[in-house]
Amino acid sequence: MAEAAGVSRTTVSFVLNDRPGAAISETTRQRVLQAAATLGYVPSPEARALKTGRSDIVLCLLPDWPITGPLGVLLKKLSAHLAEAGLTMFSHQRNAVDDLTQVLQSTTPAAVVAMCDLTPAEAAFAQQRGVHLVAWMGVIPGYPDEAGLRQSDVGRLQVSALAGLGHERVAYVLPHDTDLAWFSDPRRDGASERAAELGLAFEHVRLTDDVGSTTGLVDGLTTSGTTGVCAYNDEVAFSVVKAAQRLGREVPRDLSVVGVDDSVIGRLSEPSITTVSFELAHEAENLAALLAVGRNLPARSSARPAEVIRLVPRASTAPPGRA
Amino acid sequence: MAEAAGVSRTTVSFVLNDRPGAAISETTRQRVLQAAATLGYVPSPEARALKTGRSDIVLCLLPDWPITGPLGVLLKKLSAHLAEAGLTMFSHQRNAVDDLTQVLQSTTPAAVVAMCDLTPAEAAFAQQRGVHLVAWMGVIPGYPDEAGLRQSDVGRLQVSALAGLGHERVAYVLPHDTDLAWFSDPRRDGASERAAELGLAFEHVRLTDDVGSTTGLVDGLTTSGTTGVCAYNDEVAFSVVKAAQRLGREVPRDLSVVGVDDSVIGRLSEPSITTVSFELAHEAENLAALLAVGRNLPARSSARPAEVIRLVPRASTAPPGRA
DNA sequence: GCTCCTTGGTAACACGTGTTAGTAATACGT
DNA sequence: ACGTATTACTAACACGTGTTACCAAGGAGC
Repeated sequence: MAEAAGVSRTTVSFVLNDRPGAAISETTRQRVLQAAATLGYVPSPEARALKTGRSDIVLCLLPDWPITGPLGVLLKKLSAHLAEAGLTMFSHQRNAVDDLTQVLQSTTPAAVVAMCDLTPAEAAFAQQRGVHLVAWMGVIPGYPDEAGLRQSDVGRLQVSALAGLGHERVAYVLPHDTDLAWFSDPRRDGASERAAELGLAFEHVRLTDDVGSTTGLVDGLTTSGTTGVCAYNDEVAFSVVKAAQRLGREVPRDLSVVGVDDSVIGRLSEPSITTVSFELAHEAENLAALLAVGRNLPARSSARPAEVIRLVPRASTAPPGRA
Repeated sequence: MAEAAGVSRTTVSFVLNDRPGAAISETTRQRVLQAAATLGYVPSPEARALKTGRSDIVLCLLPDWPITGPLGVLLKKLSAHLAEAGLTMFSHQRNAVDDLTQVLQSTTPAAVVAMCDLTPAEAAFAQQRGVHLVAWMGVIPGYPDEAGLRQSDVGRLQVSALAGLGHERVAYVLPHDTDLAWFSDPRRDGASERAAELGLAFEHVRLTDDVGSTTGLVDGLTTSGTTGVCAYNDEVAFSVVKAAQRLGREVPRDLSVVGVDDSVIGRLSEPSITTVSFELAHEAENLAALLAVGRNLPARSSARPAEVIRLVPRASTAPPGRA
């Protein structure tokens, strides 16, 4: 394109990249910019990536499940922050067919943020390709977890909330959908740990495909003396509440329920459902800064928020047996 | 890498790409594959893309909102299908900062499927770069809509369902979240059109941020004689049902409600909520075939399903006034 | 006038691949 | 024995960019 502007290709490169040490007269500079504008010229991303060794892409590796709730919002914000730094964010949902090794044969991103666990082979492959790896909610062998948030902490907070009200027998209710196992299992394990620390009785059950069977499951829990239930999310919490009500039990008098996500369904439920809310607004900034190292991005927000998860007390929890 | 296998680079390229017209002895072929395996060699995606003019990426351009429900499932399936064809699917949520023009400066994908509307400038830019554009649920100036699904059809189906039961005054209830406008407006407009065709009275209201105000909105609807409500989705439908019940109205006797998405909340609601379900399983195949033209993908599924949306009758709808 | 330094710019290499054209060796037909 | 066809392979170019090394012109210092 430069040739059409009466100047060498090198000069164009210098102008467009604002090369620090280069000496370009203002007139030439303007001529180049003018020509680029009229021709609609943009550099080839592949050639640039080939030469520099990495592209402008930040790959967001997600677990194999539909994105919704607070995490969806985080992705949106992260994408916007990265765009300001000149980086383009792509998402890629984890998939049975192609792992990170396969994906990296389609592009060489500037960075990969792992929101799901990576195998040592995947990590090694990315490292060999010179790809910047960031573990955020996902575990990468040999890398520190950059997330202020562990799924197990969610479970721990739920149990702590119930324990604070005096409950001594608690249970965790998992969703039917096994796609969610990657999220639900750590939450349950965190809850289990916390219950053990506090000396509470703990058990867990998983919902089945059949909606009607939830009633039986909840009946089993209450008859065994459980007074507090941690649900995987507000949707599961809602179905537990419904089942308890079908059984003639009253929430929270006979059974306290804690959900996760602070979603509309929990707010509209009767009684409204105590839940765990995510405060991910600052995390998006932090992550962006972490990914765009060496880019012109506003400095990483000074302090990490002490807690990225927060309990939202509502009507579905109370001391056991209307103490 | 080839040099380490005692063979020329060209031969490596021929072997790894299974070049049709090439003559390679079996021993050499094995030697190359062996060397590639031991060295862990994979071709540079950028160099390949630079040479061939396009990469293995299928970019999925999404509207600016969190993905959930049936569309999330579709994306997952599409990604798997494309992976089988050797293509890697990335998603990119529409963003205020970077439009398609910006994105295409980070990579040159094999194809872009537009699930949101594109400006003429964006379409022209993609065309100039030789990117295969497919309009699926999104409008691209000058391109045919490949989706068997229009959002307006959802609204039309909802109104038709209510009309079939004898309702003569219907209303559309939109969600508060304006991020969803891209989806909700076409649904409302389709409903409006259908109502006009059938000679029904039609109006629409939008929920506000304040959950409590929903009661007032629903009260207004019923006092004005509305007997049937089409909700943007099951969540909105649920909140309408709750509001009606708070007002002492009975569903479906005093008010029929139709949602969208066939989600858990609608199934668990009392009464359960009549909804519109999406059958997108075949669409994923069709889309994949459309995107992977010239690739070794199983042929496009023979027949298009007649209907990709389907009404699921449940307890929240009945003839008006318990006819 | 000669050398040295700064300003403004360019020629040429390298990135790693796909592809075309070409070469050496062997087989085949007569 | 000679021309032709086939097999097996390779040299060399091109893709579009970033970057290093180099060159020309003009002024400053002596």
